[in-house]
Amino acid sequence: MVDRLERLRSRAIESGLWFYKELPIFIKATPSGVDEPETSKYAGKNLEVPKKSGRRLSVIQSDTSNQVSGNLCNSMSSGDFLQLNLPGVSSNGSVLSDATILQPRTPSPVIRPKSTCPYPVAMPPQATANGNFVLSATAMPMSSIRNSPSAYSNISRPTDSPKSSISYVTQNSKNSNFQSRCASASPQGHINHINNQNAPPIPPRIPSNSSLPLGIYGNRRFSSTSSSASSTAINKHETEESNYEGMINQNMFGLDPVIEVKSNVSGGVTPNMSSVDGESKLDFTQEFVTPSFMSDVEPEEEILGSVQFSVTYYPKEKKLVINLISARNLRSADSNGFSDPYTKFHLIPGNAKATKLTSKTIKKTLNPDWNEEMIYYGITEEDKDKKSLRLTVLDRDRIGSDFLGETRVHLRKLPDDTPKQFNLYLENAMRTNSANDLNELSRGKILIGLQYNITQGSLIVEIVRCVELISTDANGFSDPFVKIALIPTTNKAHCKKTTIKKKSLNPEFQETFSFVVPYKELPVKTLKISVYDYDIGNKISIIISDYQWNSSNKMYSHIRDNSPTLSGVSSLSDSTQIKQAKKDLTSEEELLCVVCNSQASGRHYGQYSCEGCKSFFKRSIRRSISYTCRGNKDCIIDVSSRNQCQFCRLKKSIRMGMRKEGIKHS
Amino acid sequence: MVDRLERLRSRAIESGLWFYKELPIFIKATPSGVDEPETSKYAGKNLEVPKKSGRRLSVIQSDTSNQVSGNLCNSMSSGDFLQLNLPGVSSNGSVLSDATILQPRTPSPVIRPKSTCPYPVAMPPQATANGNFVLSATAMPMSSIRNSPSAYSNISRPTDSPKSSISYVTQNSKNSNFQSRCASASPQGHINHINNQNAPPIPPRIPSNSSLPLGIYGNRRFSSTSSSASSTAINKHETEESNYEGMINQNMFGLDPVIEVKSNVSGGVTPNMSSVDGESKLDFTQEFVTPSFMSDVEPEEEILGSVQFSVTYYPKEKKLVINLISARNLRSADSNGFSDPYTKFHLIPGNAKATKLTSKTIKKTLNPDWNEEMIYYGITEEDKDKKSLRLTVLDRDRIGSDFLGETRVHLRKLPDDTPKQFNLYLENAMRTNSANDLNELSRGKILIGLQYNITQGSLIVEIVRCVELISTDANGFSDPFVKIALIPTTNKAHCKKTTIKKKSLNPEFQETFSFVVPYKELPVKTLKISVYDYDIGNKISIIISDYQWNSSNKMYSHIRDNSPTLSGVSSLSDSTQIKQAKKDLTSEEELLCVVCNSQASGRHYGQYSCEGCKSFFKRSIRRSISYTCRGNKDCIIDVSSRNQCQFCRLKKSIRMGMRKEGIKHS
DNA sequence: CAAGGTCAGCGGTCAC
DNA sequence: GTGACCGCTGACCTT
Ligand SMILES: [Zn+2]
Ligand SMILES: [Zn+2]
Ligand SMILES: [Zn+2]
Ligand SMILES: [Zn+2]
Repeated sequence: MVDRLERLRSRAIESGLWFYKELPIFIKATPSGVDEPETSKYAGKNLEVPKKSGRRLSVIQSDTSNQVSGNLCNSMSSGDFLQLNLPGVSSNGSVLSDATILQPRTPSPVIRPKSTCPYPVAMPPQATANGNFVLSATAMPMSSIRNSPSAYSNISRPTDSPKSSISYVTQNSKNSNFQSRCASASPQGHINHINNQNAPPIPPRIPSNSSLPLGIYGNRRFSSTSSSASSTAINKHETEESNYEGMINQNMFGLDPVIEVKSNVSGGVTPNMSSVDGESKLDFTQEFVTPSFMSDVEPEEEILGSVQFSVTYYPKEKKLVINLISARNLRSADSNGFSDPYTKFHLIPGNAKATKLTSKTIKKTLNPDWNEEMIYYGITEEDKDKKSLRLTVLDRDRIGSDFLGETRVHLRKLPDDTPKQFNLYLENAMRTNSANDLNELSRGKILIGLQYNITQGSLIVEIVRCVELISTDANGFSDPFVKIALIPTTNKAHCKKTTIKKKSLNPEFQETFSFVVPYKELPVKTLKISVYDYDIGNKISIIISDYQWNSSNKMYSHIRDNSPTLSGVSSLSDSTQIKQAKKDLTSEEELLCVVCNSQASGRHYGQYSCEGCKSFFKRSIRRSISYTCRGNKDCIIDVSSRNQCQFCRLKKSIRMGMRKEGIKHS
Repeated sequence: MVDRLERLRSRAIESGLWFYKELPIFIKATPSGVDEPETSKYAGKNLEVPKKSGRRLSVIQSDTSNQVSGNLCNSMSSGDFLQLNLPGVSSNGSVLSDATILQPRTPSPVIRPKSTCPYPVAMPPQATANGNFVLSATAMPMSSIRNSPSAYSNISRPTDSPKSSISYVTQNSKNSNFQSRCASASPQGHINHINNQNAPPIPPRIPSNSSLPLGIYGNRRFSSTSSSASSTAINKHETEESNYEGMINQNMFGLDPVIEVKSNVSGGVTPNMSSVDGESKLDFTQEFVTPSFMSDVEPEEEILGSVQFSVTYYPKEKKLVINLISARNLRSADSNGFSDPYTKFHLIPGNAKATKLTSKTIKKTLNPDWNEEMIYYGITEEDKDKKSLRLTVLDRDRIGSDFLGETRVHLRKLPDDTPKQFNLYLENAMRTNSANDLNELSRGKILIGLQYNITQGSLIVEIVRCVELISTDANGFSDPFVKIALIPTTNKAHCKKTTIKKKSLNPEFQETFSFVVPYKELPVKTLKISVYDYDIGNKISIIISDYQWNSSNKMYSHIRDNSPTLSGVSSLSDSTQIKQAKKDLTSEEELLCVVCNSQASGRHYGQYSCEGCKSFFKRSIRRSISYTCRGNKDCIIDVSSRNQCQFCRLKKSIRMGMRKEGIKHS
């Protein structure tokens, strides 16, 4: 049994789930019967895996210090954005107001709402009468201070972003103005959001066990019950496993992707293909059940239907042939009661975008027949061993695509040269409404810690490690280091770098940096964390775009294209890029455009600004153009959204101090 | 004997000689004895190959209609520029003034000067008082009009060009101002060159049998005797073989490259290595002779010396080891009476440049000892069967290199794993003074026909076929088509394309195009013939650079880099290179959409494309539409069919390298 | 350095 | 849905 668990565990890790090295991993089966443990603790190797059918296995992980990291990785699909609940970081009896959270990207469950939540949940800082902030009732013991909370954050490629992140925030917070509120907050108004009508006001002081409104964290599953649970769980070490639980996708690992499926889902079709995989029957029999948490929190949860397909792996030709046959009982996404379904395949983990295969779209049906063959070439045995095939059924829409369901298949389960039939229920997996999968662009993850010491007036940034960095070298490695800058940079001490970790895609830095910055300046500061490839061999490339933490009240993954992803083979392109990268690196003082936060080219019309904002300002003033805002005149202006609203861009330019008088010729 | 001839013939074709399919091939032995046929006609299979020693075999080919194609391919080495004598094309009783010839690239003989030349030689048009042109005395019969003269022309890579072609023209015409004259000719001054001091003036009207000065064709071997012969030969059909003769290089084919060499050349050394190849002794014994035509027309012909080396082929290691030992009695190239010799090796046919190996340079000697080992790796049995090793001895010069001599060895003659010694006389092979071998860059050959119909005012261009195209696909094939443009292009009808021949490196087009263009505009027009790879699979590259026929009086292969040869994988580096390539192109305004081959409006999303394909790509990506193909997913996408299949259009767009990342806003 | 200008290449529009 | 057309953007350059 231990062997089996070890296998499950390593398979989970291989599958792309990220676990804290330090934390134990638990296996949980749901729903639990009365006569069997609901959760098995892997760490203690005392797991008794329930063999009963109709169950779903999960992998959960918790730490032993009541810190936030416990459930960071639950429910994650490989390549998906990490859903993390990073509370405000407290220190010295004060709370850091703005170290809030990276919004969970999807509404999929992280914590079962009815279970107790062992983790302290962040609370916005509370201003006292004298303007200082005091620790909330969920204050951590001093012992936890050194153990600074860390947040793994997925790092996404550039060029993809703000719009996506806007929609995702909107979706999760159920608050369409969330993002714009943040942006419109005045530099000093970092508490503004608290009084926003959509975010319940935070009481000035929160008692230990009080119910905490968490809407501002954007995930309504952080209900009051879970937050109250957090206080009960506090200081529990090596707690009962049932307190740390989560779900992973059915097919993520551990279970054979093909199992005998019994139709006990109302409205579901009975798939008429039976598994050809004997092994799965041996160990587990499983039924597709409506998870309890879904019915609890998602009353609108509905049947997603099933999909039928076969997969054949030809090791000699390094070919993976997919025969997409049909789907049945799909959800209707269109108003006419039908969907226009199509299917996308990806190989994960890895560059999912590069491995996308898309089927035809069958119009107006809930039972599409594709009968389409799709082939991946160059799939090595190693790929087969490590990768999974993700199948996503989507509804073709005028605007984008609607998610209809997904499922996954481990390639290692495939026999060689023999087609394997699948008939799987679709699952309600991680999705955003955006047609672009942000996760497809992941360039790696970074684990950081943040702390503000208000008595010292310094921001503590801990760079713990990166994982799954993409490689920019031909040899498959990078020489990464991390640059941390508190921008706009007022002095050189606000830009720091870690050491260079040679030839590693998972560098362990464990370096802590301190930025002396007055508390009152925090709202106008942004912490920019970038990962670079030093790469003595050939070139310097920025392998991860900037991850910006804007202290004015949000932490978000900001997307900028600093990363040209070159194969570095030759000549001209390299030197230009080196120039580009050098610019970023040598100018220690991060001069950013006051309007859009991109690299400033110098001072223009009185303010540091980029070429674009310079030209835009010039044109606008010269031609005395009047713009109109289609929104609320509070559009976010950053490097990727600056062209979306001229009105707000010009407004921000003027507000930031660009001078019309600087323009000479009319 | 017929078998042997068949073998010779196929070997000649394999060796890279190009023959007209339609024409018979003759084998000729020189010098001829009195009691034996000088030339054997292969077509009639009545050949009697002379077995006498001291002879040199040639392959010649003639047509049966007194057209020019007869000796187009004689004397050609594989990969060398075709030496062709394409006379002006006459039609309807008029002569096309400018459809002259591709200059022979080398001074090596095409036609023995003392033999009769059966081919009509082009004459510049003669303006009559009313400004019209009349047919010269060498007018062809109407019957030959339809049989439009064709010219095989070697197609060279870009980047190599005008300079090379200048020097070659200069060399052949012995007229250093030739090229510049052409270039400086005013748009209307297409006859200007006639009055140039270096080009003998053309009489206003040429009587039937008059001696015709041919200096303007750049080959002094077109002496008056041969031109007068041309008129005598006219209307001869199925003429005596002796009228169609030429030479090919001694080692090119047919003869074993290593033969017993007797020193009967004055001043030559006596090589003291004897052949180990018994086969050659069996069939032919051969002496190195000074060809009679050389002493006739090249009184300065001199001894080139000999070279000693050994070659070993190791089939298991796919290795070809050359031991370059020495050379003796080299020509002195420097003013001090010595040379600074070095040796280059190439494997031909094929990308000669890629297979270049260069020895050390030994200074100030005519008898260098190299004793140098040079190794080719990755030489397959197939290579061995088809390729030859070319050895070129050169003199290192400050400016470039002087040709000292060359010789060739058939790899198929090599025993396995056993060194074979060679001691060969150097030959005065095809060379230009240019250090750059144009033939090293050959990307294939094209056979075209040109005709100007002065009554219709239209230029007839016939694209017959291409041969030996390089492949740009990984699978070793291209999908070639030919674009013919009369530039500067004044209307769309002046840019035409052939159909696409799928998966062929030797496409037969047999397509005729007519360009309506006033006669008086010809001098300012250039006919640009380019071969493209359509390549559904991956990308379009221009696999052959432009072959330009400037009507102002010359036909030359112009070299331009239209072929970025990018793997289109990624991003920035590509764009820089494209930019680079584009620089070369902009002057020609011949930018085609990579997707549909229509006129591109510029670069969009990374590739040159038309507005339609640009918009289509944008729409498709933005809305992440997936299309379906009703066909085989290999629909041809061109300007007229691009709207037939969205699937294939989008697929091609992506494969051509249009970048999704180029689309900024969702 | 900081003004200016340029134009390839982007987004958007709207007859068709 | 298509694509010719036009205005805006901003990297790059000169002044
Ligand atoms: Zn800006
Ligand atoms: Zn706005
Ligand atoms: Zn196009
Ligand atoms: Zn198609």
